[in-house]
Amino acid sequence: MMCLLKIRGMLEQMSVIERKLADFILDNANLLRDYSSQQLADAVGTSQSSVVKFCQKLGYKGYPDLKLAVSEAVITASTLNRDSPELNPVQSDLFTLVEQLQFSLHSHLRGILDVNDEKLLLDAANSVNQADKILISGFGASNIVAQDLQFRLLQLGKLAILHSDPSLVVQMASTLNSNSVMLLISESGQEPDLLKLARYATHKNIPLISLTSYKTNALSMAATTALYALSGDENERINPILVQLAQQHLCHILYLLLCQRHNVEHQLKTPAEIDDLL
Amino acid sequence: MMCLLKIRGMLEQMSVIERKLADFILDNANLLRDYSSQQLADAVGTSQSSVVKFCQKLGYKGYPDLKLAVSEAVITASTLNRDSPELNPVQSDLFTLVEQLQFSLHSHLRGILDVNDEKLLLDAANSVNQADKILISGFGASNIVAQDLQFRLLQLGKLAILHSDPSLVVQMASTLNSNSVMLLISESGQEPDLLKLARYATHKNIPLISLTSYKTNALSMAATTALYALSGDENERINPILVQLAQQHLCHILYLLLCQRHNVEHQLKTPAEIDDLL
DNA sequence: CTAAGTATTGAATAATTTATTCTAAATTAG
DNA sequence: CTAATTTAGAATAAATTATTCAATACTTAG
Repeated sequence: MMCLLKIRGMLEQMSVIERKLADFILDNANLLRDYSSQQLADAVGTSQSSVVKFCQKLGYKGYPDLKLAVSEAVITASTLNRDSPELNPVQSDLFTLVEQLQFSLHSHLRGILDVNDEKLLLDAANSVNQADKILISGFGASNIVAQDLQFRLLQLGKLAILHSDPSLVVQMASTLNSNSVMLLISESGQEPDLLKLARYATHKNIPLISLTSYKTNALSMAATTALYALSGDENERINPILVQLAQQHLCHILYLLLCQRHNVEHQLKTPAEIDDLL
Repeated sequence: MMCLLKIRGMLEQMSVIERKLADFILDNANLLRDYSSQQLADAVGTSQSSVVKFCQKLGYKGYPDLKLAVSEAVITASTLNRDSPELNPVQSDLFTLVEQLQFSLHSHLRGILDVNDEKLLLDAANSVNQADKILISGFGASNIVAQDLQFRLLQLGKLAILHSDPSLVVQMASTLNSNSVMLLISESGQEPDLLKLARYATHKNIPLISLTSYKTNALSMAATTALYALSGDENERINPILVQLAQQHLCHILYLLLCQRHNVEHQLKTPAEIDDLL
């Protein structure tokens, strides 16, 4: 990492040729990757052996050693710069797009433990773990999340039920009791059908976990355990994606918590494992 | 940059010797700096030429090229780790869990543009953009991804069709023609039902986009445009989640690309906007 | 100012490292 | 079981890197 600084520091006590080499390397550190000692010599107008001797004088074993050190310096510098993704005009549109998406995602997910108290998450995991069955519901993008969660719970041997038809979900809900859990997912927390379910849960004393965006809303108010998925990206395209992914992320955390405490015999029923049994 | 992930992702399709090499490199990435191809061969118990061929197979020019890439990965990782909050022993298990999940996710998604050529992504976006209808299919976890994509395409006014029943999907496929697009999602790329669809697509000259894990497989071979979602986290719980999220991420990128080029009148039919119209 | 000593340079060459070729073995497909 | 393809390694070619050495320049002491 100190490589370039080291070279710069020794500039003064160098001979003419050495200095030319040093200048070239400092100016083209990022290109050195693709230069052989001979090519570097040619570029600077000197001999290959002088290049090697230059390297050794700087304390490196030889040319490849210097080259590696320079590359590392370049990488370190660019990695450090990259954390706040500034728009590189050379880079393509696509690159920028992906960069922006990933950056937003990263910063959104980071906050998830700030918004959801550790205790709440553990409570939620406990409820689900002890439940005889879990009714999951969500519409629109939240339905995707719901299915994701169902898929994972089923793999753990937990009976997770779900339907995209609101009236059937109500029918399903009637099979629940206070040993079950209802888990309702909604961005707004205002979905009428989900609120109906929530009222039913309250009435029947069924534990209710809500997963909504971060604001007080009818659904989270009714919940035994209220989880929140952050939203708020300024880009109107990206925001819905982020909300959904934040919801999924919470579900995945829940799933991983369940993995930790679930008895071994049911673990990891991957399709492949199930196939083996059949 | 994603060199190590790339290697890990290809572990499964490697021969014994290749695998030994890969394992050694993954275990000793930080030591590779000081190994020549011959030394590496000795350490692993193979021939120098096999080392070189291994490098070339992975897409590198030769051994020095791989070595440099690995060094870069090591540097990048250690630089990133220095930034990301290191594991505080006081912090709870939950915190560690979330941290690990987020870190893996972050590093996985970063590599997506390394594995998928820009041109391929644009090709895929173009095909979908011009298609009169898009048949999407995927089973298991990939079905979640498929539904996610369907949801977003429908919001753009693109007719995306999908069904979880394989035999119905085949019926649906019969409504496609060469102006349509088929988009098949599978981790393994071996799902028999999807391969059947792929053959049908080839036969009927329907453009086929595949989305599989990074390795050559029957499905990607048959595809007009093959996209890849990296896999390879060492944790058996986390890996399936990462694979799925990588697939979703690719779909989201595709969606955002489509947003850019789609005509305005159809844009962003959110449930709320649709409600307003009714 | 000169001559001896020292440092610098590059051509030639040695040594090492990397890449390719080709054959034999192994695996796979038919 | 045979043919075809793939894989591995020995031999070798090619390339890159390091050293030697002779020539030149530069320094300094006389």
